[in-house]
Amino acid sequence: MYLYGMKKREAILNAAIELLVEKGIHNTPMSEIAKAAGTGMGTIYNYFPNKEVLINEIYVKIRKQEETLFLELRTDLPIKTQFDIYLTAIIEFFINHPSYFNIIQQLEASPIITHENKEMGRKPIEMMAKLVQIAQQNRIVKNVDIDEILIFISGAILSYLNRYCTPYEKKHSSLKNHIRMVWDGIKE
Amino acid sequence: MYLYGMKKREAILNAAIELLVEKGIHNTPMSEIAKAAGTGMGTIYNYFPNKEVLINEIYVKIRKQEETLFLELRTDLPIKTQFDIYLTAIIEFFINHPSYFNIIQQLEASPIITHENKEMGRKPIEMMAKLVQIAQQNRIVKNVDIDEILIFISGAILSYLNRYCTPYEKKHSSLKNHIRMVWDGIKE
Amino acid sequence: MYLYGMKKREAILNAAIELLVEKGIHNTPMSEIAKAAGTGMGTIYNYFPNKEVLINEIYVKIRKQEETLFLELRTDLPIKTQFDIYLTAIIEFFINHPSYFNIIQQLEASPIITHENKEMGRKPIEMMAKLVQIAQQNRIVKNVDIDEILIFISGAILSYLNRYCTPYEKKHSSLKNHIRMVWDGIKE
Amino acid sequence: MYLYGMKKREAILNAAIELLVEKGIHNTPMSEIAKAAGTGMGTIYNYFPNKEVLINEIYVKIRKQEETLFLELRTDLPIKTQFDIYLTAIIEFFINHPSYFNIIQQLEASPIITHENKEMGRKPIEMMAKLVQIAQQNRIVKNVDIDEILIFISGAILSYLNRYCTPYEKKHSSLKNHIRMVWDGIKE
DNA sequence: CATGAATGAGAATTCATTCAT
DNA sequence: TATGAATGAATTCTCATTCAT
Repeated sequence: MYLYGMKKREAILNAAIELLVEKGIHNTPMSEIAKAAGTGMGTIYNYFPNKEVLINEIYVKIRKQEETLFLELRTDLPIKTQFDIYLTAIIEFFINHPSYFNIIQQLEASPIITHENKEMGRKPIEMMAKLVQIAQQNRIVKNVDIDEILIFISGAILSYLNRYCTPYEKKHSSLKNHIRMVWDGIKE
Repeated sequence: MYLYGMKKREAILNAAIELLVEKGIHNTPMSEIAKAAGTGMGTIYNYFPNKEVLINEIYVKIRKQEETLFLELRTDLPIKTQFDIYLTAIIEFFINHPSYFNIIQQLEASPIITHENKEMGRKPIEMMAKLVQIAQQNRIVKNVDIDEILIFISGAILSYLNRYCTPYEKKHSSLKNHIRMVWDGIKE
Repeated sequence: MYLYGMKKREAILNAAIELLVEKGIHNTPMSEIAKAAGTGMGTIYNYFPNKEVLINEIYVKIRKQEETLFLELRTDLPIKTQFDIYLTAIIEFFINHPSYFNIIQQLEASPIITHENKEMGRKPIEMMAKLVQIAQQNRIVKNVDIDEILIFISGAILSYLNRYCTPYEKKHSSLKNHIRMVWDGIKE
Repeated sequence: MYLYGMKKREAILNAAIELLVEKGIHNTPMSEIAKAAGTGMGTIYNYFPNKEVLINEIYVKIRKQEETLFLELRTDLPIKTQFDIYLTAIIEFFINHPSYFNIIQQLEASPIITHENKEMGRKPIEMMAKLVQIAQQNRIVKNVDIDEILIFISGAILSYLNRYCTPYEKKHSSLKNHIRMVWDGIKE
C-alpha cells in the first residue's frame, strides 16, 4: 500500500518534536523517541537512516507547513491588507504551535540542519518578497534592496515570537502594535 | 601572583569560543578545548567545575563585554543621534566579533544557559530602554508599551546580524538603511 | 524468551563477583567486568543502571542464597541439634563459597551498600532468633536480650569464617570446637 | 630537630582518619585530606610517599595504640579478672574511638593494607594468647587449640563493636552480658 | 620544607546504530 | 517489517602525583 508506514512515520516525527522541545536535541536519545512513538528502536531506522536525517525531516516538515499558509497572493486586496494578513498568519501559526517555533529556533542555530534545508526554509518568505516588490513598484514601500527589507521583517517576526513563545515571559505584547511598527519601518 | 590563573582561564575560554563556533557545543569535547588551549584536560576542571559552567561563563563573558558599550547615555546629543550611535555600536560590536554573535545565537536557544544568565544577558538593552522612555516623553517615539518597542528593536538587530554573520551569506546589507527602518518603525 | 537476559545478567554478576574478590571493588572497572562476562561495556548498563546498583545486587544475591538455607525450623529435632544444624549450614555455605564470604566482608564495611540492603542482609538470622526464643522459653539458653545473643552468635560465625576464608591462613580450625564454644556461651 | 614535622604528620593522619570515616577510602581525595589538615597537597608527599602508605600508617597507628592497652599481664589478679579487664579494655578503647573501629573495619577488608601490617595488627591478641595459655594450664579454659579460642574471642569482640559503633543501631547491648557469654564459651 | 596549579591516565556512563529473531 | 538487546566508541569528569616557585 502506498501509504505504508505513514502512521508510524508521523508518530515518530511527532514524538521527536515533543521531546526535542522538552529536552533539547542532545538530550533526546533515539530510544526515548521510539518509546514515546510507541515503536521499537529499530523501527525508526526503517524510516530514517540516522538521527541527523530525522531531525532534518522535522525541520522540513515544519517549514512545509509554514509554506502552506501562503499559497497565493490575494491580489484583490490592498497591499497593506495583504501585508497584515501575511504577518498575522505567520505569527499566529507559531503562536498556535509554540513547539514548532522552539524547534526552529534550536535547529536554525544547529550545525545538524544541512545548508540546503536551511535555504529551503526561507521559501515562505518568497511570497512576502513578491508582495514587497509590488509594494515598491507602487511606491508604497521604501525603495531599499529587497533583501534588506525582508531581513528587517523576519527579524521583527522572530523577536515577537521569541518573547511570546519563551517560557518565563508571559506578558502578551500587542500583535497589532508590532505589525504597525514593522509597517512604519518599511513604508515609504 | 594576584592574577592567578587569569592566563590559563582566558586561554581556555578563548579556545572554547573558537571551537564552539567551528563545531557547535555538542561536537566540542572538553579534551579538544584543552588541547586548543594548550593545557591538560584536568586543568579546565580547576577553573570550571563542569562543561555547563564553562559554557555559561562564555555567555556571560560576551554579555559583559556588550554591556561595556553603553555605560552612559550621551544626553548632550539629540535622541535620534543617540539612537543611531547605540544601534551602530551594538551591531558593529558583533560584526567585529562574529564568533560572539554566533555563540550567543547558539546559546540563547540552548537549555544549557541558566535562566538567571539569560536574564542578565538582557541588561544591555536597559540603556536603550531609558533612551526610548525619554523619546516617548518628548513624543518622538510611539506611545507603545516600552517592552514591545524593545522587542521590535532587538529583533531588528538580531536579524541584521543573523544575515551578516551567517556563513554562506555574504551580501552586506546597508546598515544605514536598516537603522532607518527601525527608526521609522518606532518613531511617532 | 521469558528468560530474557537471565544468561547475560548472571554472567555479569558472576564475573563481577570473581573480579571483586580478586581485586577489590575499587580496582575492578566496569570495562573489565564486561570483558570477563563476555559482553560489551554497554550491556552491563542494560541490566544495572550503574556500578553501585550492580554491587548492591551482588550483595543481595548472596544474602538471598543464604536465606534459602533456612526456610523452616526442624521442630521435630532437639533445640541443640537444630542449633548445630543451623550453624554448620551457614558456615559450610560460606566455606563452599569462599568468594561469597570475601564479598560480604568487603561490602558490609562499604558505604556502597544501602542501609536498606544491609538490613535485609540480616534476615537470615531471624530464623535463628526464633530458635533462640524457643530455647529461652525452655530455659535452655540464657535469659539475655535476644539481640545480644544474636550478635554474639554472628560474631562467632564471622570470626570463624574470617580465619577460614582469608588467604595466607590455612590452618583449619575445628568447626565442632567452635560451635561448642558458641553453645556454651549462650546456654543457661 | 628530631621532632621535625611531627605536628604536620599528626595533623595529616588525623585529618585523614576523620575523612576516611566520613566518606570511605575511595571517596577521600588527597587534596581534601590536605585541606582538612591545613597543609598543601604537596606537603603530604613529604611525609608519605603515596596514598597507600598513608593509609597503611593510619592502620598501624591505631593498632599501635591498641597495643599499649596491654603492656603486661596483671599476674597478681585471678585469671577471670584479667580476662574481664582485657576484654573490657579493648572494647572500651574502640567505644571511645568509634572512628578507629570504623577505619579498622574498612581497612581489614581492603587490599590496600599490606599483609605484613595485617599480621602486625594481630599482635594485641598475643597478650590474650598468653592469658589463655595460662588459663588452660590451670584447666580453667577448654583444652582446645589456642588459635581457635582466640578466633572465638576476637569474633565476639568484633560483633559487639560492630553493633555498637554502627550508625542506625542505637540499642546499647550490655557489655557484661556479652563478656559473660564469651567466658562461658571458653571456660572448661 | 611548603605549596597548589598542572597534568593525564583511567573510570563511569551514554547513546547512535546494528542485526538476529 | 518490527523489534530491542547488544555493542563500543566517545565523552565527561576525577584524582594521585609531580614540580616549579
